[in-house]
Parts: sequence; structure tokens; C-alpha cells
Amino acid sequence: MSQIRRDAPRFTPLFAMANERKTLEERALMSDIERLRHSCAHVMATAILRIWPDAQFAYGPPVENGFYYDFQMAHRLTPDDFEKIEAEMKKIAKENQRFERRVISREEAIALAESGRLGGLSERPGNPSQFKLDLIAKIPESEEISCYQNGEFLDLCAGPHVGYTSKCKNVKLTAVSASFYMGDESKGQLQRLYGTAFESKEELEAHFVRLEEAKKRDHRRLGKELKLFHIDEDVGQGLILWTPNGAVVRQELQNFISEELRKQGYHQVFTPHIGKLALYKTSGHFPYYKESQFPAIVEQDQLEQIAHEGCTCAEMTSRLDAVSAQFAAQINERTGAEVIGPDRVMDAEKLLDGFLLKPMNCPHHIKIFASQPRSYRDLPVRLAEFGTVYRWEQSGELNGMTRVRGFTQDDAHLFCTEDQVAQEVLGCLSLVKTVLTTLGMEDYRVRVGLRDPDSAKYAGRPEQWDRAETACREAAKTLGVPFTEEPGEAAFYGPKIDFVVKDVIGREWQLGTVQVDYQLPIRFDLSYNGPDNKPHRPVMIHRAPFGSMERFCGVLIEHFAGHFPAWLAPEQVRVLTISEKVDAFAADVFAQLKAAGLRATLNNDADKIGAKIRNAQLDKVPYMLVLGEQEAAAGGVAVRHSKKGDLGVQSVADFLAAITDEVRERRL
RNA sequence: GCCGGAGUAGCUCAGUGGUAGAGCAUCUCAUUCGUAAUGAGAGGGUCGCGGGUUCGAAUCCCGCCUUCGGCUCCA
Repeated sequence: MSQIRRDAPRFTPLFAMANERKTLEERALMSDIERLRHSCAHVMATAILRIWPDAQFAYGPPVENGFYYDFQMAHRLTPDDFEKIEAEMKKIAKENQRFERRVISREEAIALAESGRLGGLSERPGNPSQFKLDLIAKIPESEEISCYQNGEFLDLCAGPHVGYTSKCKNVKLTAVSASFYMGDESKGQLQRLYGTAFESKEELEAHFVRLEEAKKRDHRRLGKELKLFHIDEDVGQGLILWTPNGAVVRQELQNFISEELRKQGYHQVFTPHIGKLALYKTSGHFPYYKESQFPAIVEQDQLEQIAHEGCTCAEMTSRLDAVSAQFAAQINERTGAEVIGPDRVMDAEKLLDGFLLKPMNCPHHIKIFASQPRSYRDLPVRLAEFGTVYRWEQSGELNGMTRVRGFTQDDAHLFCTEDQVAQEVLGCLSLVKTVLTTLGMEDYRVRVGLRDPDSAKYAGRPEQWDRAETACREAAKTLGVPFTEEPGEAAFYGPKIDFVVKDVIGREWQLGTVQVDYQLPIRFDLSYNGPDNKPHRPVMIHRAPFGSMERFCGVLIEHFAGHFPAWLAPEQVRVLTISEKVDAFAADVFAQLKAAGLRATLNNDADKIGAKIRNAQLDKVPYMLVLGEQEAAAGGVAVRHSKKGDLGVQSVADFLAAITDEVRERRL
């Protein structure tokens, strides 16, 4: 996987940014709860103005689970202010102000904004409603301009709203943060205050209970409780240490994928974690994406040389980024475009060489493909690797296992003829489907990213694109799951198909992805010998059913809330003794479990059975075997399942047969 | 990277300028027990790191690191 966006799966924002103007028709579709929350944003603004009259408001839309308002004022909010603002909001709700809509002319709107009246409790001379002026300028001439007033608060607003502020009493402020004005970093920062609101007090309370539940299955928390992984400051941010329990889960997942890959005719390869800069200059990833890569590793003698020359940092950078005239000419000729401009060309003796921690695996796989002559009879060549890559994510973006700086992709690259693309894409899709089905992730949708016909940014010939897009569309259809086609969502080098999985809490994650690529084979000048005994250009397919082991495991921990099915569980069976009298029998049962290849432990501590069961439950061990004198006498085991409870007594042989079947079949 | 929280024992947390605390976990001893916590005792801390104020700093101030919630970015 490579040019594929990041490690592919990522959190999909559930709501569009507020600076994307909604049409009046879209606004009219606002649901009751959104209408309520939008009104709450106005009530919140009213409350803030009563306390800090200088506040200037920008946008205040409803969002998933609540609402916010962006504003600017001298006082910097902290959570300590919430109580005061909430109290004022409750007061406003009690005052039961009516929301009144009024249509005004553009001139009137501008006059109101210039006087500071819009988004204020009164006129504010010398403090014009600057953000509202911007908003007015954005409203098309054809659209009518309206404002809403509740009590003294008058705001530019298309609505709709609830009738009276008394509806807005079940409200709670949740967070304060900074946001960029119009989502643009250069336009300065606003304060953003988030809240949530519901029709009833009960629903509001239920919402916070749900949030608590979600916290309990947070993979970072469970990762610590179940000792699945560790992140250590001294190792570095965003670098996952897989502890023994987590390593079991990952290894089982990799075994699962590997089995499927063997069935589908893939070849496993291994490649190193670094590669020379030239490799990434050829692929086009360096220097264009160096912001999100670890800096180049320069050889010791070159470093000493440039230090000796008194080379500045900027000089060093340009000498690393540059290429020789010959190199530039080669790439430009292959691609038929000036992809490397004259500004990057430098005398060969001035060039600095170095290595890059690999940010993707494709160039290495491409070199394996190119390492020997290929015939059309060899195609498709499918190279797979659990390949570890490193990317420099911004520190604020790092999150547990789901956004990291070093991660392992369940990556593969398929090299095929154009005629084989459809078949291969379908194979990739069915693999992703198998993976998701096996893990019980049934709630997903498929997104087919197509090129935007108006745009010229796409590389390659239109007829190739047509064929590839048809192939993707047909493959998605064959899958038998709902899919959407999204023009403009293709990568510049080819169409792609993403799997967007909804987790138990309703969040959407982009996991598996399949992308068709015409560009890298050109840049690396790949070819195979065709039936006509002439060289032909292969097509590449990048794909990763999990995306990355790290993110997938993170999502999986939350998906199962830590209760892994037996085949994935780090500890599958725990033998619990009731008293020392059964130690010998327990040791025998334990030995049989180990001999059957199960991940089992024996707890013959001096604790009471209740405590042992409690500990096993907390460790989320799927099977507990309770052994007392009765079981020892009968030669059986009392089976307890962590979710199903007491399953009664079985013979050791029966239990072994049942659990080994369950594990082998990867049952949920 | 930006805004705002937070960082005290392995974990969860209390402690607002005057001798570092609790529960759980760990260890020791006793208990031999039937489906989510047996009892007693013990050990365990450069209070994130560095600097400053003070007779005295976990506590106040400054810088940094890490982490959380957002924003932004995302091949």
C-alpha cells in the first residue's frame, strides 16, 4: 500500500465543516433534535453575551451529538466557566423567550452587522459584527436573508428554530477548544464552545451514560487493563510496543490473513525498513511528502563533509531533494510530463545521498517485481508483506493505536495485465469481505472513488480510466453490499474502493482499501513480455484488508470490548482449582490443554473460587474450567464461559474437541 | 503544529505552602473454601523533567516533555 492515503483506515468526520454553506433546502431538512440543538447554540450565545458583552459570534451549527458556537472575545474560556454559562442558559430557558424570525434586506443586514447588533444583545458601537458581515457577503443574491431574535439576542440565521427557549433546558456544555476561522489557519483562531442538548432530561442523562460505556471499551483503556500494548515516552510518541497478549492477537490475525493469501495465490516477501532516497525520488514521494516522513538518514562521512564545508541547513535540504539531470530526464520522459522541474536538478557531485525510513512498501515490492524478466504467463504477480512503515504524524493527531508513527500494513501489490484488473480487484474485495465477515464486522459500506470528469489532475489515458472504473464498479456490484460511487474521490493515479466500517458506538472507520495504479509502473519503467514478444506495461493494484495491524487491532479491541473470541483471545482457557486437594487433577487437565495447543493457564492459588472466577472474568478469559473434588472424581471439567456463564460439566475430551473446533473455525 | 484540560505508588485517584496518603495490585503468613472480591501483616514514591520564588514547594511562577478533548493536516 502506498500512495494509498496514510495507513488507509481513519476516522471519518461525521459532519461537514461549518464553512460549507448549506442551501436553504438542506436547512429545511433539519431534524427536530438538530433544530433544538441549533436553538441551544443561540441560547448559549445569549448567555455568553450577558456575561461577556464584547463576544463576536461566527457560526453556531448543530453537530453529531450536540452543537457548538465559534466566537471571539477577550476572556479566554476554561471549563471553570461552564457552570456560570449553564446557569445563565437555564435562566434564559426559564424566561421562555420566543424565537422570532424576520426577513430583512441585504442593506438592513449589513447595517445591523456594522452596528454590532447582529450576534449581540444590543448595538455595540465600535465593535461591528465582523464575522456576520463575512457571512452576509457569502449569501447569494437570490437567497433571502433572515434573522432570528430571542429576547435581546438578535442573530443572522436561516433557522429553523424551536418556538421558545423553554425547550432548551436539557442542555450541558461539554468542551471548549480552538478552531480556525472558516477552517483556515491563516485567518486566525476562534474559541469554540461545545454543548449537547436533548428533548428530555432522561435522554440527556442516557447520553452521558452511553459516553461512559464508550469509555469503558476505549482501546487505550482496555489495552492497559488487558496488557495488550504499551506506549513508552522513552521509545517515542506514536510507537507501539506490542506486549505478549497483544502480540497473540496480532499474530492470530496475521495467520488468518496469511492463510487466505495462500488460497488466493499470493507470495509472501520480506523487505527492509529503509531504502535509498533515490527510490522515493523515482516513486515521487520524496521530497513532495517529506513533511510527513521521518527526516532522511545521511551517511556519516557525508555529514562530516558538509559540516566541514559549513553547509547550512537549507543547502543541505536542497542537496538532498535534488536529482541529476539524467535522472530528471529519465522520469520526465517516462511519464511524458515535466514531473521533475529544472529547479531540482543539480550537479551530480553536489548531490547528497541518504536513506529514508520507508513510508510505504510499494517501491520495495516493485523492485522485487522488476528483479527478473516477467512474461505475461507469470501474471498476475501478487506480492504480500506485513510491512512496517514510518510516517511523521503531527503530534496532536496521534491517538492510541489508531493513529501512530510506525505501523505495519497487511500490504500487498498485484502486478497484472489490463485485462486482469477486473478479476484481481474482485479478488481483493472478496478478501476484505471475508475478513470483515469472519470478525463479525457486518455493518459497513463500500465507497467507489471515481475521477472527477471535469478535472485535469488525473494521470493516464481516459480509456484506461474508463476500463478501470468499470472494473471497480462491477466488482463492487458483484460483492452484493451497498456501495456508493463518489466522483472526484479517486487518487490521481487511479480509481479506488474503500470499506467504511461502522463500529459498535456508531463511529465510521475506513479500514480495507483497494486501489488501481497506472502511474508507478510508468515511473519505475516496469514491463512484462507479452504474447507478441514485445514489452508491455503492467497495472498495479495496492490493497490492504486491515489497513494497518495497529489501527485494526485498536478498532477490534473496541469492537469486541476486549472480549475476544476464543481463536483471538490471548488466554483461551484458565483452569481454576477449588482447593489444594485437586491440584494433581488440575495439573493433568492443564497438561492436556497445553498438549492440544491451547493458550491455557492454571490458577491454583490459595484464593477462594469466587475470587478466581472474578479475576478470570476481569481478564476476559473466554473459558474457565472449575475443578473441585466432584470433577476430579468424575474426571470431568465444569465449564464456565465468560459471557455465557456456567455451561455445566463435560468430559475433558469433549471440552477439548469443542474448543479446538471453535478455534480452528474461528467462530465468534 | 494550535487552543484548553491533565500528569502524585504498577493501576484508579485524594492531598492549595509546613513529616507524601487511600483502594486495588504485589510480597509474606494464616485459611482449603463450589461459580464476580477470605483475613492479617509488609514492601513500594527523585509527586513528569528542568529552572525560579520562599526559612520551607506535590502545592506558587517560567520553560520543556508526555497525555486527553477539540482544531488543523493527511500520499
